[in-house]
Amino acid sequence: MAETLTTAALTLKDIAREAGVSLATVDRVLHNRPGVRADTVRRVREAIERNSFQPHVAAAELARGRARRFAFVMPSGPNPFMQQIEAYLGEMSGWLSARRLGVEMIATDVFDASVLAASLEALSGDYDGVAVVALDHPTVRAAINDLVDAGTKIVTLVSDVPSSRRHHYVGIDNIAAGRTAGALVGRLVGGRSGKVAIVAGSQGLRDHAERIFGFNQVMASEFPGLSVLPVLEGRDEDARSEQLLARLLGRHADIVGLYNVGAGTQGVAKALSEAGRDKVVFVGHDVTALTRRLLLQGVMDAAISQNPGHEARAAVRVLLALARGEPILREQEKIRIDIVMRDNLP
Amino acid sequence: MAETLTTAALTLKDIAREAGVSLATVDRVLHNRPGVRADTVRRVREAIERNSFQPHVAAAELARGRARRFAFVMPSGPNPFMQQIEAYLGEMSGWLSARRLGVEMIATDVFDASVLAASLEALSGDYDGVAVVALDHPTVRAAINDLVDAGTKIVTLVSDVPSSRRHHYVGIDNIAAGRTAGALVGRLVGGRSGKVAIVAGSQGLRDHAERIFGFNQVMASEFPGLSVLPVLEGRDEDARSEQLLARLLGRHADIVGLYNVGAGTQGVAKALSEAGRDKVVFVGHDVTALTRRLLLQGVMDAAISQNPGHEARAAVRVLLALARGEPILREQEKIRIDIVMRDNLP
DNA sequence: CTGTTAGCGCTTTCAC
DNA sequence: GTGAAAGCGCTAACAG
Repeated sequence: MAETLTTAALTLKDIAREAGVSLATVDRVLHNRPGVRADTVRRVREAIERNSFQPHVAAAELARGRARRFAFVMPSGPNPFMQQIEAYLGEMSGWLSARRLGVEMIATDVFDASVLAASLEALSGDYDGVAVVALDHPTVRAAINDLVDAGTKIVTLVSDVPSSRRHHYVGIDNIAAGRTAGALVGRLVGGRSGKVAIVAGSQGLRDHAERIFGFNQVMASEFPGLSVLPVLEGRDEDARSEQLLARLLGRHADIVGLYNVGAGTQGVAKALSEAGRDKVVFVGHDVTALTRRLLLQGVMDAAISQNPGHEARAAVRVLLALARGEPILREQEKIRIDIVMRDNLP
Repeated sequence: MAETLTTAALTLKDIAREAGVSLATVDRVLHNRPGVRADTVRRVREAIERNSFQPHVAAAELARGRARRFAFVMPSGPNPFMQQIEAYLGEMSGWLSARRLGVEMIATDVFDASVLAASLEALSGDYDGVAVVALDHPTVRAAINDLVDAGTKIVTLVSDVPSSRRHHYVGIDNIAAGRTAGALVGRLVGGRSGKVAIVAGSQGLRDHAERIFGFNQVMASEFPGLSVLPVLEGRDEDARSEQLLARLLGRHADIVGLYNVGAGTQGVAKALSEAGRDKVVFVGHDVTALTRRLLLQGVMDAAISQNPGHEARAAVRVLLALARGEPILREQEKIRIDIVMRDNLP
C-alpha cells in the first residue's frame, strides 16, 4: 500500500570506505577529474553504482563557496513579451539569492548578428551560464560555440540556433505552433469557405517563417475550402500592419480568417474593426495586456502562447542543472504550445 | 545595459555582528522561535531588513541533518491520470534523493470519506508534508485540519477541500475548465444548431459537478442555438458510458456536440463510431494514450488537460517550500487549463 | 596518483 | 535570554 520513491542517505564517506579509498578520490571520480588510476576509478564507480549513491546537492553547493553567475542576453528596445520574461525573472529574485545565484540582464541588438556575436564574446569567462535570445546566423553560431568551448553553459531562449552546440533550447516548436494556429482558424471558421490573411513581422525571422510554414501546411491539407493570401509583412509595427491589412480587407470581401504571426496586434485589431469585419476569425500569439483584452472582447478568438514565466524559470533551472552537472528534467523544462481562449485565460 | 537581479551574499554572522548578538540569536529570530527579548528581536529584524538578508538554503538544508518525508495519498485502483502522476513522481527520484527528500505513495479509497479520513489520521506525525487527492466532505476536512494543527504541511491535489485549512491547492479551476469545454464545443460546432450531450462520471463528484456547471453557463449565455441534454452518468466506466450514449444518440438525430466530463472515454468513442456519428464535435478531458490516439484520428476534437507532470512536481515543490518556510512561486505552481488539439499534443 | 584537512553557512545542543 | 561550539556532507588546497 505504501511505496517509497527514494533510497537510503549514504554519504561520500560511506562510498570511500566501501571502495577502500579516501574522500578526495571519490570526489575526483564523481566529477571525472583526472589523476586517478583507471582501476581505482572502476572500484569507486562500482561502489557508487551498487549503492545508487546520490551526492547531497546542498552540501556540494555549500562547499563550493563561489556563487554562480548567469547572464540573460535579451533584445534591447520595448517588446512586451521580453519585458514579461524580465519581470518573471525579477519575481524569482528571492529564490535566486537564497541559492546565491546572480542573474544579470544584458540588452543588445539581437537582430544584428555581428553585434549579438560581439556581446556574447564579451561575456567569455565571466559567467557560469548564458541564456540568449539568438538569431540563427553563422557569426552567432560561432560565438555560441566559443562560449561552449570555454566551459560556459549555453541555453537559447525563445529563438533557437539549432546548428550551434548550445546545451539546451528553451522555447516552443514554432512549426507546430503555426500548425496549431492553422487548425484553430480552420476549425473556428466553421465550414464556411473563403480567404485567409496572414500578417507577420518579417518572413526573414526564423520563428515567423516557421510558424507560417506550419500554418500553410495545415491549411493546404485540411481546409481546402480556405485559400491563403500572400503574407503581409508588418515589421511588428502597429501602423504598418494596420495599413497593409486595411488595404487587403478592402480588396477581398470574402476574408473569413486571419493569422497574426507576430506583434503589431493593435494595428491588426484596428484594421478589422474599422472595416467592420468583426466576424473574421482572428488568431494571434502571446498573452499580453492587449491580447487579453481582445480575447475578452471577442475580437480575438484565440492566442497561441508560450508561457513567458515558464520560459524564464526553465532557463534558470536548466542553466543551474547544467552548471551543477545535474540531469535536466526534460518534461518539466519543455515549453508547451498553449491555446488560450477567453475562458482559460491564465 | 546590464542590470543585476541579486544582492550581496551576507551571512548570518554578518547580521549577528551588525545587531550585536550571537549567531544563535539571529537564528532564533529568523525562525520566530521563542526565548528572545522583544527588543532584541526588533534589533535583529532591522539588521535583516536593512541588508535584505536571505539565508542560504543549501546551508540550512545541510545543517538540519534530518531528511524530509512527504506522503502522497492517492486513489487506489487503476486510473490512468493518477498513474501518470505517480510516473512523473518516479521520474523525479534522482532529484528527490539528491535533496534527501523521501516521497511515499499511499493508496486508499479516496471516495469513501471515512476511509480517506482514517488514512490521513494515520499519517499524523510521520510526515513533514502530505499531498492528498481529497474528497470534499466534513470528515475529510476535519482530518486535514488535524494534520495541519499537528504541524504537517498539506496540499490538496487535483481535487480540493476549500473549506479545510489546507495550505495550498494544486489543480485547476474546474468551473473554468467546464466553461472552456463549452466554448470549444460551441465554437467548433460552427454555427449549426442542435443538441449537445454530456457524459459524466457522477454529478456527485465535486470536480465533475463544477465542470458541468461551467459548461452549462457558457452554453446558455453564448450558444442559444445549442440545447443541452440531461447529463448521462456513466460512473467513469466504458461499458456503461457507451450504453447510455448509444441510447441517447438513437433518440436524438440532431446531436452536434458532446462533452465527456470524466473517464469512460473508450466507451464514448465506441458509441459514436458505432452509430456512425463521427461528425459530432467531441471534447473531453486529459491527455492519455487513448485520448492522444483519438485526437490524432480526429475522433476527439479537443482535450482539456491539467498537466499531470506539472501537478506532481508542483505538489512536491510546494510541500518543500512550505516545510522550509520559503515563499511559494504562485505563478510557477499554478496549474493551467490546457487546450490540447491534434497539433499541439505534448 | 592519493590522502589529510580546513572550511562553506547554517542548526542544534548545551552552558551560562 | 543569550552565547559558544560541534557538526551536516561536500569541495579544494596542499602534502606526501
